[in-house]
Amino acid sequence: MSLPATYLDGLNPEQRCAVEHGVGQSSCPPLLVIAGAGSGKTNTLAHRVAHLVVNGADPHRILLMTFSRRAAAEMTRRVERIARRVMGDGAARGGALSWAGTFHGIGARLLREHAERIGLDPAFTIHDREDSADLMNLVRHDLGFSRTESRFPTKATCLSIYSRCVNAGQSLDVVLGANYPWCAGWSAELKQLFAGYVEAKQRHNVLDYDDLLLYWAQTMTEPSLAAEIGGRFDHVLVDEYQDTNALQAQVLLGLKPDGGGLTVVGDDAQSIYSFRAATVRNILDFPKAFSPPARIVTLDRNYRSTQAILGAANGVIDLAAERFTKNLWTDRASGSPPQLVAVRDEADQARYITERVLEHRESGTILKQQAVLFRTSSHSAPLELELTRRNIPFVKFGGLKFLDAAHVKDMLALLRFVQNPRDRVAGFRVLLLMQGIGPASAQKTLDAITAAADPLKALAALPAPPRAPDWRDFVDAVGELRDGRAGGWPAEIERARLWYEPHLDRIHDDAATRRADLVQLAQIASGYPSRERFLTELTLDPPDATSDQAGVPMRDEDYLILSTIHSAKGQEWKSVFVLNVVDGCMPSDLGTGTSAEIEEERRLLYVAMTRAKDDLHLVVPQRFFTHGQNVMGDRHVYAARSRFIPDRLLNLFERVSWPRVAASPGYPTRQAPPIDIGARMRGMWR
DNA sequence: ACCCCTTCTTTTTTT
DNA sequence: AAGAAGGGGT
Repeated sequence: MSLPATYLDGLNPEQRCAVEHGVGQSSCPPLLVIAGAGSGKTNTLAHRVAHLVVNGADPHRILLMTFSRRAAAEMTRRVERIARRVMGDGAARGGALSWAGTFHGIGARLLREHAERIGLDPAFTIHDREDSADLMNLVRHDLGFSRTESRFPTKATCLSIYSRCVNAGQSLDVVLGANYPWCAGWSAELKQLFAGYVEAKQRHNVLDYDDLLLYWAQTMTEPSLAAEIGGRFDHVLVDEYQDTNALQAQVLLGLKPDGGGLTVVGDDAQSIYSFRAATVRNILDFPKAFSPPARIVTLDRNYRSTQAILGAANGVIDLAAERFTKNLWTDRASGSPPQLVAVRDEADQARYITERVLEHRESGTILKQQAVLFRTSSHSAPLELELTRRNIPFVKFGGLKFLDAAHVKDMLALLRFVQNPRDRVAGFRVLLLMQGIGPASAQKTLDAITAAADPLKALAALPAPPRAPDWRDFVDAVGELRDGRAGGWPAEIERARLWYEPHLDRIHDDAATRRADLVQLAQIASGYPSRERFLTELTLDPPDATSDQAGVPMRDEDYLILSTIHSAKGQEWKSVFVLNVVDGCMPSDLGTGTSAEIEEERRLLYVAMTRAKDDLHLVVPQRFFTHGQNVMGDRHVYAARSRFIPDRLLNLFERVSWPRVAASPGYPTRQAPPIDIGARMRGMWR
């Protein structure tokens, strides 16, 4: 070893293996790290990167791909801290990682750099899921599929099918058969639709999420480009590899065909993104993709949870149909067993949690160290009500995004239209904001300008549409934004607001509250160096916490965490509450078709449970509301405890009912009757 | 062009 | 409960 590496002393032998693998050797063979929940994975990966840098690797030639932008930022911070501690400030200054981000983010950056060489206009804009669905809808309409006799799949369904084909690298018919059997009859039309969709994207100079991977993967099939791009990096490290899909694996192998310098980290027991075509095969097949096969290091010591919590989580995952990794172990004290709490309904569930959360805060656990996790974003609604009523601040991760609000999208559409006038979805949206302009004149306007070499110049020359009094204002605003008279970035966002606000006032009754969001948008905008970077990065990495309360809590304020289980990946809290541990929610009713889907739901519960350090509550409401139509029209449903916690696991939990009812013989129990006939009778006439 | 109404369908998780 | 599509009136 070239340097005395005391900073590695805190690692256990397996972690140290993972950190030191190949470092200091002339070539670095591929490495797979199987890292169980709470096994110090992030710390190990950060130390590995730092160790590479300390031993002479150029940090600008290290590519680090994580699942979310937040994870990338956290990793970068940690690497820098370790490097600074070892090498001192001076050495660490040039030591910042410059290539850390998500697959999609890195893809966007590389594609923009190489745009001309792969026949792409570098001014391309990126469609988020909703924009993509809108474009899909446009094409669907053009092809006449919105007026078929039996109903054609919705835009969202069409997009999901398309996306799965692309990400899984499977043919349409295979995907339809396996994942969308009810759409199988539309195979020929869908093929036509997707062809039209791809052409439309190219005409409009836009890429969707999938294109960022697809174009990248395609670029890597051209040997000279593959060598050039792969040659930019000495080391490529991928986190959460169990949640990558076939297309991402293809990109990775394109970068480093012989595996040299490749490290992937993941845990097959935490694979929860197969709905996005992620496949656990990636991680399982990784070692034998190379010869000699990749080295495997397994981290199975858990540093996070008490023995009792870990035991229960192991119990749950032990029942999985197939397991690849060993059970986790810990030498933390046993602690009290996780609680399995029976409550009457969702309102009691909310009250129970509120009460416990406050109790914990009284005894010294700040709110930020407590989290409530749920399967579906809407499950937290009753809890949000209760928290608001009792004045407990919270921040919610997952679900509705700031960017989904209509007025925010309007503003972004204007900026995107200026950036890329051929972006039809953006242009359409902006034009429709004006009085007197409907789909017909919007269509005509866009047709007229996209043919021109300089579309925005052509726009100014266009005669105003017949009944559009605000046309001149629009042309002026676009002109000023385009040629910099609006003051460049970020000043121009003020100019955009100036144009938009009168329309906002006219369209929305609650314009005042919406205007506050625009102020916040301007705030966010000021953090980016250019319009292009702002639009790109906001699309790839939307601010993910929303709080529909008055204002997002200040960063230094204390607040409770509410999160979907998916968004909770990689995080930990002192106490964790899991909502609706009930059949129908976990597993979700919707995803219980195939056994693979059920297995994924099981892993989801496992992920939720392993987030807890000291204290875990699984709450089981005995009845809950089902939204929408149920066959009989019943408004609520009597729920059974999740099938993932069968009777034989009950000894791993402490069972409680809440509120505690004094045992009073002779009185009817407060338990709900097994069947509510009255409700059904009423339901018959609704 | 645009608003308002009815009817029918779909319904999760996210880069 | 929300979204998509169509109809009818201004």
